[in-house]
Amino acid sequence: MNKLTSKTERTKAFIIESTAEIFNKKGYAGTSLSDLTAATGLTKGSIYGNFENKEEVALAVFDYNYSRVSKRVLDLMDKAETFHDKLMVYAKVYKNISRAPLNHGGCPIINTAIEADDTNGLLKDRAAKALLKWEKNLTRLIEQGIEAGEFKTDINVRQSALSIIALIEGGVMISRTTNDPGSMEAVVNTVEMLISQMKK
Amino acid sequence: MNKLTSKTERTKAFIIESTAEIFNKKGYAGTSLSDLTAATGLTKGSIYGNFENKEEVALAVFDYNYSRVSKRVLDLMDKAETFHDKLMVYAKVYKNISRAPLNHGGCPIINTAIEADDTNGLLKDRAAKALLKWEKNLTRLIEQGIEAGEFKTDINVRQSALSIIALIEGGVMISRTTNDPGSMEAVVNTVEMLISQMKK
DNA sequence: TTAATTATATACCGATCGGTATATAATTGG
DNA sequence: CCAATTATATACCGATCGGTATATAATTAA
Repeated sequence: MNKLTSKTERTKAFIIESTAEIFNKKGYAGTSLSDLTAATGLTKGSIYGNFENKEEVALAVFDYNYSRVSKRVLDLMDKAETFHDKLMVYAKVYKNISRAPLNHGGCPIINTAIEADDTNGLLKDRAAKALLKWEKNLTRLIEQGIEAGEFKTDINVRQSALSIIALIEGGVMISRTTNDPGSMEAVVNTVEMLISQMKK
Repeated sequence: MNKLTSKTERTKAFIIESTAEIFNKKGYAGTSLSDLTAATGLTKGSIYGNFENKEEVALAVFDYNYSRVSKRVLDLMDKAETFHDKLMVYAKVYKNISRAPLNHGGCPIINTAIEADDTNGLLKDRAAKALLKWEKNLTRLIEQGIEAGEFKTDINVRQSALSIIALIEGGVMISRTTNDPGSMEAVVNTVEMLISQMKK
């Protein structure tokens, strides 16, 4: 085979991309097979030829949605010079996620976490892994900042990392629910403050 | 009529109390009419004799779930002496919400907010009103603390209030998703720190 | 206690749910 | 270009969805 991607791979990707926003907005239970056929123009037969069932589509869609925000973070982080600026990249990316009308249903991590925590173990696991990876990244950045002499040595690293995540996700939830971008900005100011307090 | 409550009122309350946990765990879309009949032992005819439709049950259930956590906050707040302690009541109550296995699906505000923000205007409004009321209460407590001379005068009140809410709700989400009560405790420590920083 | 009212159960509605067998159409490696 | 393979559409499955008409049972005010 000469092509870089097979038909299956391309169709799978097409289904995932076409339904990514629907799943993120309506959730797993709220998204029906007919939503998927309507969004893709494909039939059920075609979708079930490429995925085992609805759950498998939802899992692939979560991976896709998560990889998108993850990529945006990593791209911006590369350009940041100081560890302070690198830490603030998360806030910048998620500030945009909550700003209407360019968002696509909000943050896939919190959306999936809240729906799945009592209903779907596989989706819950995906959200949990994303949160733990995020925490690990923050932890690493803070520790590197300490080693580089940019931050104080007596920082509670885990507490700082988790609080940054909680502030950002909580801020997204508040600003989206109350339709107020200003509340996200207020919360991000506290993230900025927490990071500033880490500096020597 | 001599009784304090009519049959309708009692049955409505029974339906609400019997299904409160189901709606909070499975969400609006994920909860079916047969879930409601199974939980109550009543038939569809009976449920539809007391409520217009599923949405009306869900709205009443949200009000019930919200009033329960709200009541717990207000009860504990009465006993708190300082404004610092009053502010910390929120953290205490929500810390318990996320601690397995005694929870009933987590915080109804974030659960409803995340599911409804792109799918159901009425439920979204309920969640938004709850968040705004919470913000208002925090704002009032901080301002009273300033007036009483307990807190500094240069506090960004709105930012502090929103950050406390974001930390708590974000912390609930993280700890429930990762099955780690410790992460909630870490985040609550930051809430405590924010409140301590307000003190003179 | 009775008559009017109200609540509940039964049985049913069309629509949609997630999923599948099969026939046809398109892609693929040789 | 052809034969084997793979993907897609059509048509269908039983189950369940949210909701309702109606008959019966329980509650209510007098």
